[in-house]
Amino acid sequence: MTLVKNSAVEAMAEAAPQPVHEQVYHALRERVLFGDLAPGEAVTIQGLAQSLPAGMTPVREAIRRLISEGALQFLGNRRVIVPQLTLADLEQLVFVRKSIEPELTRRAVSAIEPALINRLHGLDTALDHAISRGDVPAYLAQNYRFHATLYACAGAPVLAEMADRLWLRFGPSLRVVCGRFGTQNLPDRHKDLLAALARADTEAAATAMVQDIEQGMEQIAAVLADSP
Amino acid sequence: MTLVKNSAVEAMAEAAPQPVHEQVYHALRERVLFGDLAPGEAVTIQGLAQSLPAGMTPVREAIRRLISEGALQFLGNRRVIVPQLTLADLEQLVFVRKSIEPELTRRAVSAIEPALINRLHGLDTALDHAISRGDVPAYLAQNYRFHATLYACAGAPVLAEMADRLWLRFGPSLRVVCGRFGTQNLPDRHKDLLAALARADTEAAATAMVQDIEQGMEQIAAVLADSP
DNA sequence: GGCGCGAGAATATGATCAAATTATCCGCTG
DNA sequence: CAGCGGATAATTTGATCATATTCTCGCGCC
Repeated sequence: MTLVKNSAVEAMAEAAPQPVHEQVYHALRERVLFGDLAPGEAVTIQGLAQSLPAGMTPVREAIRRLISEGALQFLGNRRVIVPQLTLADLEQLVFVRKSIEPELTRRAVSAIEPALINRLHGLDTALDHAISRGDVPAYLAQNYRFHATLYACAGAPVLAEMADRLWLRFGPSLRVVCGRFGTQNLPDRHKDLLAALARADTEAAATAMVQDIEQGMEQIAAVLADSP
Repeated sequence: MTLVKNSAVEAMAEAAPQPVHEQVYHALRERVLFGDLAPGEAVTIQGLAQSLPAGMTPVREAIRRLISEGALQFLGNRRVIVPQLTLADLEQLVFVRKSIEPELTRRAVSAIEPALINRLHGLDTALDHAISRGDVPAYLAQNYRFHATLYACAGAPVLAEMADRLWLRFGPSLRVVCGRFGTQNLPDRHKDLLAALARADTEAAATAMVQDIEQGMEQIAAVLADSP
């Protein structure tokens, strides 16, 4: 464990800037997004309340919230696990992704700024490095950041939030894909996308996004097809 | 020696099969959907904990869940209100509704059964009665039930759940529309929709749904345009 | 193999602490 | 002397925790 207990510090005037349940939520969220938790893995309140420096109530809230976002699954008998996608789930996720994310891309093109393109370039090269190193967690994190950064600039918070939720759903499965196939032949349509963004070509950008989505989702479908 | 509880058990014969936080969640959810709570109205934990028979923790959980679904809004300074839609929010909601709900309609057509059509007919006549009575809450409830029933038969739980969330967002505003204009000239494309369903005409059903969405959303846009 | 028993985990309560809004008061200024 | 502004007190509400209760599951026993 790399977590350091600093409760003594917290007791001092150094007050928590964010409420505990928010911190727990973000910590858990990242674990789900970047594959620290495997599909099917159980999540217990008391376990987290002891591993993290937090009581049961904040942990409870964070878990509830993630359940309602589809990042965790409530089994009805008081048990909570990381959900295992079915092919039917995945097909619906693909449909919604292809509805929302190209639209976010289009809107981002309209509001594009040079500084944003630079940031995206930086994220993409970091992503390439992660791929060549075979660093799966870094790949997942950079890939997510690339998309999230782009969507945040679309000026459409409702759509961006929905896209975020979709990523929470297939995050754990993406991790499984990488564990199976490695990072070498993962899709990276970001080059096409960046080129289209640079010349403000709305439809080319949307098309590149569709292809990025299709490639990523097909990898997951392939894994799901033979290990249900 | 654990056989103590006897008469008390009988008194609780219809004991809660569902946990309290679930009951609170559903109660609040309906209040939001059907306009018992107005946009901008404040929601307090302790207030609900006393008005409902529940403690603070279950109420807290339910509120957190509704916040994450967009049915309530967290103001950052620990205060929770029923959100007031902006025109920008509404535009994005319309986009997603028009992406998802026609698709749900198409899928429902494929899996349609006579029994379902009968149920939908029943809901629609109940809706007509509510309109002619000017019974706004009943109109809202029946309208929601009509759509929810249709979507539940599409065999696409992920999509149906997303549609449900969208309804939670514009529910309070729909109530305002009815309060302003009454129920008389509200859209009811359900007749076209039912006819298309009866003859399994997929595209006609989807088109009718798009028109139903557009009409309803335009009413909200009209109200939002002059009273923000 | 079915049935009760016990361990462990989730649910729910009330108390306690902290934060924020509201109300009040005092001094200052016109 | 009256009205106003800012600071402080009081109330309301949220956040967290420790604890009690209830439920589920696994294990041994009949």
